[in-house]
Amino acid sequence: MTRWLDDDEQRTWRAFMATSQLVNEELDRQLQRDSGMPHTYYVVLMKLSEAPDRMLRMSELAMELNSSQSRLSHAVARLEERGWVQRRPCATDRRVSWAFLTDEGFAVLAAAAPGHTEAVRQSFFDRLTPEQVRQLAEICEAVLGKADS
Amino acid sequence: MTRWLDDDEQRTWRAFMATSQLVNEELDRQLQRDSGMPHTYYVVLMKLSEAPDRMLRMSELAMELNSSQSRLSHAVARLEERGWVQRRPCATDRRVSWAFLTDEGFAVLAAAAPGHTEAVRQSFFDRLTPEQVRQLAEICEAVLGKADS
DNA sequence: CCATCTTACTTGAACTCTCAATAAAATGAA
DNA sequence: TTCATTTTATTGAGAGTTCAAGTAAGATGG
Repeated sequence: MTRWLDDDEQRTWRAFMATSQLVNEELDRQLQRDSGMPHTYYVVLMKLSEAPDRMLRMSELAMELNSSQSRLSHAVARLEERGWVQRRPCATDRRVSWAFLTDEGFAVLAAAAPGHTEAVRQSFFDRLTPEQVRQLAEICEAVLGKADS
Repeated sequence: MTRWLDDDEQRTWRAFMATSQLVNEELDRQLQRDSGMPHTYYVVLMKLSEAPDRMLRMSELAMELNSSQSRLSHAVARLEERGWVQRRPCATDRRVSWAFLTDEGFAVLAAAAPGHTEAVRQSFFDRLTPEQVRQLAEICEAVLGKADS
């Protein structure tokens, strides 16, 4: 006894999927073109830059990024090859790796940020009213299960 | 002179990115697990099932899916291997390929649809009020550039 | 103290997507 | 006609993601 989507839901669902795809693709293209990295890597660098001492355990980082450990592991391996991130062993628990944002990684992030932010504005915020921005936060947080509103 | 995101925008942006990722991953996992296909393939079958005679030119299909021709070409190649879609030459323009949804493909789609719909409800609509559903449609359509509201 | 369970992370293979290159047919201009 | 351009679609290589399996080290408990 499937409860199919009604017309409003259909409309919303298709629009949401299309938007999600469009925005992700635009950002990926912009970052790849202008900074030579996919959006996922940008977010990794971003999270690390905000962390104390610019470092985080792999598992914490994965958690904060809503990423699988596997994906993160592969990603950090490639970021390490580029010298943007460094893995450092943990003194107290030898299973743990710390991911550390290098100066070079920080510089790359700093160089990428303005263009990325501009892209986010152009493809997203410039098309919304402040009221819609507020509504969207509540909507997304509801979907994410933040017991908020 | 970068216009950085303010706090409201930050909050919305992170929530939107997280939601987009979460929902996509949940749907991909559900479809992969229960029907052995990624979400992208499901959408291909869906579009074809809605088309007259269950067939569409590759380029039309790509357009409607907001997909690159390359991506679609690869996808249809694999759907064809499974016997779910068939490519048929066009009589009047020999550059054109029609993608045709086979009976088997239709059956697979029909079998996948209830579980998929249930997943969409659980991970999305069940967490939103009707008012939010309406708001979200407007927001997404604004981002997509549908000169609507 | 040692066997077992759990945690943290990595690895490899299979798969999908992107981008650039290619091919082939239609279009259009000289 | 003929040759350049545009349209339609495919292909292959490189890159990223996923899933399942594997490694190593800390925690548990008899």
